[in-house]
Amino acid sequence: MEDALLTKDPYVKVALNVPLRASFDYKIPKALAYRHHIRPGMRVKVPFGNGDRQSIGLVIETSTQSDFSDAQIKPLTALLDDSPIIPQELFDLCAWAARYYHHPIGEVFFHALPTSLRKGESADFRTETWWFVTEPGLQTNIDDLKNAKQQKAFLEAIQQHAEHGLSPHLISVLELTTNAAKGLEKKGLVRSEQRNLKRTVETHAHQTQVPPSLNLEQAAATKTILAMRNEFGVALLDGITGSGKTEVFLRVIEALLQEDKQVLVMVPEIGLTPQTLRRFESRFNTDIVLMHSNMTDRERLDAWLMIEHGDAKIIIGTRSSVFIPTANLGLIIIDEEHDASYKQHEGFRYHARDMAIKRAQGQNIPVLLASATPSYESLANALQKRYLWLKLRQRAGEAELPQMERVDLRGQSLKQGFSEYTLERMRQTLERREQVLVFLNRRGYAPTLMCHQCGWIAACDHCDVNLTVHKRANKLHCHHCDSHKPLTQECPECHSNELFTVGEGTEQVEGVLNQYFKQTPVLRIDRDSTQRKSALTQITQKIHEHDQAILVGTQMLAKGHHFPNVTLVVIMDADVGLFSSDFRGMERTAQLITQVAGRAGRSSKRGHVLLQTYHPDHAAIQCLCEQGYEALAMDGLRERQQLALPPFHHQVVIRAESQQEQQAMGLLMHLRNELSVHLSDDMQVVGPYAAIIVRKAGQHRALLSIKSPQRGNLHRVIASASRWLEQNTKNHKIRFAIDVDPLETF
DNA sequence: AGCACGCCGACT
DNA sequence: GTCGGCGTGCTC
Repeated sequence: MEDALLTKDPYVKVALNVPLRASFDYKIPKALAYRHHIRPGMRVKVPFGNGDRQSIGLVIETSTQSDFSDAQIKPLTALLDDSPIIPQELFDLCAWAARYYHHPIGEVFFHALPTSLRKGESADFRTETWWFVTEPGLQTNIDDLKNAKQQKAFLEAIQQHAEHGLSPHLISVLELTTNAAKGLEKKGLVRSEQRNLKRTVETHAHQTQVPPSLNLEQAAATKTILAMRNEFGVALLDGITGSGKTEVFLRVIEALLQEDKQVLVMVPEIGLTPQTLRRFESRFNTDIVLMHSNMTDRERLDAWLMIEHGDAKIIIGTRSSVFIPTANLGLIIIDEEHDASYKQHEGFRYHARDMAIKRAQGQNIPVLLASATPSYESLANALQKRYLWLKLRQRAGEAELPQMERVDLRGQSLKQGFSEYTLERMRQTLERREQVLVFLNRRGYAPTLMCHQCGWIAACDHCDVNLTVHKRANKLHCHHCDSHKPLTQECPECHSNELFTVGEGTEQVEGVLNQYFKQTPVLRIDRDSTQRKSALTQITQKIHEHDQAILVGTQMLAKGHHFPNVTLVVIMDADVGLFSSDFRGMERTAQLITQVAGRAGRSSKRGHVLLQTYHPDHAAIQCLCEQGYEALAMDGLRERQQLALPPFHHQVVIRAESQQEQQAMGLLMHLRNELSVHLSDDMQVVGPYAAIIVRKAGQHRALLSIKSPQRGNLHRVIASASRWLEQNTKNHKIRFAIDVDPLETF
């Protein structure tokens, strides 16, 4: 009989959703082993910890041995899946990610699952109860059912729907009760059936859009990408705004759909505009599945299953969709690949773009990275010929590139941040019945509230930052920890009532422009003005209704929206990022400015961009205006190489935070000493140093940075660091995080 | 993470 | 006397 055991190994190693860099061993009960073949990627229910607490775990492997004594090992409680819910290639991807990001393996696996599967629910489509009339039911006269009013109504309805039956939806529309159905079922007049529901899918009957013809560059790019489609490879589609990147996507997707392959399209967190979706919808007859944060658990699971079963061909999703299992994936597209929202900023700090590339390598399929402003990382890879570099430098149609002009603010008298020249140019644009876009990456009314008498400044109680004034909400708001207080009229220190604001935010600029341009609608687009669900659609609708309008907004304006009548873009403060303490400051600013500038003049009218600056002769500003983003990026990359910075050196940052002021710093100092024996000469350790905002949400934060030209060495050091940290932070007072390839180093 | 155990203060 | 505060340590 022993041979009949399907799972021969007596032990199983299980990953649990806990922040521990370990797996846990359990015994496989004989009865289970006779019936089921336990394999990696299946879920199990196991006892964990004291008491009778049960947890859901994922099988990593079965094993003949364990480092624990037989007495210590508990038997698993139940097997939850008949087949692995994570296919081999994704299992391998998660295992790799846990090693690469030095993150607990259980948390990585559970991050890859939709919430309902994390909780142990079955990996099946939602079922609905449908009701059908039986042969006797069809023969029955309604009036034979004497007092049963409800049953009469139900039988009458179901007789009329004899062929297709009654769905839950129809039952509620016809105001019938399932109670009546159950009564009739007992009499044998109706029967029920459980039906799988495959919803949340956007189905479209017709292809409505006639594909526009491609220009030479687009056609060449499409051809090149299609030539790569049968093996792993990365292409960087580096196309200026308006060059028609999306059209290239659509052509490539079209070709892959014909081979019955699936395509995963990743977009930044708020990058999924209705415009983009409509464009996909109107182009393809196939099912498009969206994965976004506003879905319920059930909707997510259904979408996940549709994708895993291969029913959904096009998947559009944010960061976490890189973990969705697929039946027949043929390509991954990463739109706006430079966008920082692809990196998770807490917990499991993975970069979805890099994960996508690793995944594609494992599945031997191509990846398409697209951006008008590629990240320096991707540009470096393109320069080193690791990625294929496809440039689109022409605007599709007749549109011309906007002209960039610097506005020297030195010695000028400003009106709430605007120079006289800028206002005059705005006036002229509006007179031509065209629209103006004003970009200011600062929400609220003003960044500072100050007392004229004593110099008091409104500061957050939990963070080392000033509070931002929000006049409309009548609040002082902390943009770092989200706390707020009422806006006071009186100084809490000296009780004078001479409080005044310093600096401008979008809310103030909106008000000022309303006064200057009384005839023109001024529309604000930022997180505050678009909080309500349909607000953004309403605002964009208004923009399209009026020919004359001023749009004021933050970086939300840079993401994907198309405003065809905007011909003038005003960058209020081009100097942010020029003197940033973060080495990525310039890259970020250049991307933002270029993206916002790209909003200007996308139709037949030429666009103009005004950059207000106090440093018109600064090399970076000059380069960006005269030669554009790519030239600036090439300078930036040379500088990064000279200074041994990423992407030429690899970096890992270890963060620590504690309630008590010196604890986080102390921990990292101790760690640095411990690591000193492991460090090789080519490694560069900086810190520990205090974070720029030392105290955030009541936590004091310190960092330790380690760089090396060799990934291997760096990983060995980080592995010992993570072991040491786990051993030495067992009291929950200090928390630590390992950030591999960090985007922020302060 | 989640939970139990344990050692101290302020309650019926 | 004990209820509950959270500091500490453990989970196969």
